[in-house]
Amino acid sequence: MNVSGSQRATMLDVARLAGVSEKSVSRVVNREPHVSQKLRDKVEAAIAELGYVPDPAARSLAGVRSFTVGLWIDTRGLHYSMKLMEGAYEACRAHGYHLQVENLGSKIDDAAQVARLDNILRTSRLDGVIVTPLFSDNSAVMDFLESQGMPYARVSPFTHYGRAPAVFMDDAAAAGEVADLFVRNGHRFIGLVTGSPRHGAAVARRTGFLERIAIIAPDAVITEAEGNFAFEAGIAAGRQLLDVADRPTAIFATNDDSAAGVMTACAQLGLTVPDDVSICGFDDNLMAKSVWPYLTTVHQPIAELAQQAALLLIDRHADKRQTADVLLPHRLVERDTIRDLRTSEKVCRPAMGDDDA
Amino acid sequence: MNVSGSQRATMLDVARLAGVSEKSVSRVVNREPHVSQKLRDKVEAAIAELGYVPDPAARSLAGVRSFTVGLWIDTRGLHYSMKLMEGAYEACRAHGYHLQVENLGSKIDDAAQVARLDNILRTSRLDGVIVTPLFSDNSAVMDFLESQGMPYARVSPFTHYGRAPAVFMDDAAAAGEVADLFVRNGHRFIGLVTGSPRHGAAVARRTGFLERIAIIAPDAVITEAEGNFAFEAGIAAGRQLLDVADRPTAIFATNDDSAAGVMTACAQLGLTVPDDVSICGFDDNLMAKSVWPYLTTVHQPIAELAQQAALLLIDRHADKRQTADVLLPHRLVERDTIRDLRTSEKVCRPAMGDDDA
DNA sequence: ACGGCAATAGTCAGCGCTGTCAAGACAGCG
DNA sequence: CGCTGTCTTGACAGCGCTGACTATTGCCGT
Repeated sequence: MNVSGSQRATMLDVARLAGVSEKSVSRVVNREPHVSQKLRDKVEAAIAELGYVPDPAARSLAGVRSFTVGLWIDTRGLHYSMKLMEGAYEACRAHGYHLQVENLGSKIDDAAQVARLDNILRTSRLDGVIVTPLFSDNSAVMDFLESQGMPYARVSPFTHYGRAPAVFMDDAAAAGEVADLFVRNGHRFIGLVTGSPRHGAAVARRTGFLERIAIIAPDAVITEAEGNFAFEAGIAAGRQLLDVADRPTAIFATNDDSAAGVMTACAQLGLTVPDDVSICGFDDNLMAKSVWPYLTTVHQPIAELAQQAALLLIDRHADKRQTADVLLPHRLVERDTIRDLRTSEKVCRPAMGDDDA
Repeated sequence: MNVSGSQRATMLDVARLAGVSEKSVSRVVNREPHVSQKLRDKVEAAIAELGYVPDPAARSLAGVRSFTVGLWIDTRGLHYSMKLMEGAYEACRAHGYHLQVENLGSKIDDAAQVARLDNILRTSRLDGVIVTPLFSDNSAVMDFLESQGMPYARVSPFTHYGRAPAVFMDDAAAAGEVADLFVRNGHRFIGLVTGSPRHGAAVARRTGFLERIAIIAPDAVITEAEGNFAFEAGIAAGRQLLDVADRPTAIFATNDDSAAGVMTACAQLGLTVPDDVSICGFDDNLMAKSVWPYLTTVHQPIAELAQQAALLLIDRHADKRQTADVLLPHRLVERDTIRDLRTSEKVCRPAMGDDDA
């Protein structure tokens, strides 16, 4: 492998060194069928000797593929976006693809959004696009992509199933497990901090929780407060739920940020977590371990979702097998914010340093 | 502007419609000199009519430029990385450039790192690279980039000044302002939570703080504890600092995560912020408003740093004027975690809901 | 032994643009 | 009026690769 310097080797250099045609090199590089082992060996040796790497620009100009997939995100969801990027990046890197991230951030009307996307597609060659919340359910975006014949994969969609390959987790089932956890620990007076009803995940989590509770503990009393997934709103929701005479013994905040808000509300009201109030979040993001005690929450496999979505797009070309939806497993991460009412003990491992404060 | 469909227009289409040569279109598109106004008008009209957008792949194949800049980050610093991305992305978008983000994440030895970078450079055409902490001070990385003749800009370097254009803020001066704030509010028993001494910013903040204190309040008593910039370490450092008889009245944690940790330590020890202990962070990241009371901290203009760095790289081609280092302003954001010892009041706006708990 | 067919290898045009070179237009000057 | 120098425009090759096509080989059955 030559160490940079001079000029980078081209396919022609490899072909000459191996004593074959350029096209044969191309075939080996692209793993096309109908290539003899002997020729493949010769070419691969030459490639190794020259340290040859195909030029992406030439590849995308001459061919149909661009070896680039787009990732369309809203960077306002900091942790979420970063995890998506990590996952998509990893899948691309492993397959020699490039990732082109576009921040669709600001909420503008659909027409403007589509004009923006049109511009993105015009200025870049993409093999596919990973569409993430809250665009996963935006039919203007999907219509546009389809009108352009651009392959795309959806991360965590909640509507229009089957419209394009999707990768998701089962929010409702996960929320159901939280219900199980609460009931198992003897909680019957329960608070629920919801997200915006326009947010698919928020709705699924609420519904999944409520339905499960209705089955396993029909006698449970549930009070709801809207939290819109923000820390500050979580504080308000927490106070609303807790600053009453018959306050709940456990609160399910449907994302970690609002759960942290609820914990802050507890602190403000002089309530101890989990002794006075048990709390469960959802997402397992940075916040979950930036509060004390550490938050019991549902781990959402965000990076894996994006990774699978990228793979869906990459595989379209690699082997044209029909790609189906992918359901990824979640995991209830029991940390230190749930108390077992029946034994009067906290559940799971002891909270860090909770016995010497 | 034609609405997609059909084939995307090429430079030849524009040339024919305008009745000029392809090269003339190229000249107009690239704002080359020696083009008559008349010709320019004709071409621009044709471009608008066809909705022509140059093909980036063809452009980089035929020419020297790729209209792509790389951003090398370590995504473990979630908030920081995302802000860098936002800034770099914005600068690129505004100038018709693309951003190619590479996650250099895991800490491996320099040789392996360079091999990795070599691979990145081989597989992508880049006009320049934005190098960010902790790579900004890595001379193996700089040596490599220089050996490849790849232009690069450094974000927040702390050593090797002048080696390549740099964009940074004055960490030491900002830390000095925190010292001013503490002293102005009557604090003389002060705790300092440092970061790793291998982290340039950590060192600059510590030094800047200490030097300023020495000038304005030589009688002040300062206790230090290492916090390595993590929440958990902040808790430990906080306890170490506060769980003593003569505890400090104010603590400067040199980043927000460790400041949040210190706040948690206060809660664990039954101390109230800011009544018992005043706290100041550094960064103004997500944590600063995910704790209660909201954290007084120094706002670091991360997105702007990356934006300027991108601009440095882009301008190199636009107009070849010599590019110099850029110093961006910081801002002390006074929120609710500092108490004024002289008047026995908290400084700044009242903490949210602090009078009805 | 021969046609037929798959597997294998090569030829060549051209993707859409830019760099180089050269030609034409035009002004200034002796 | 011819000559030089500058501005403006165009012709053309080719960046590095792939897609479509053609040529060659080896193997089969009959």
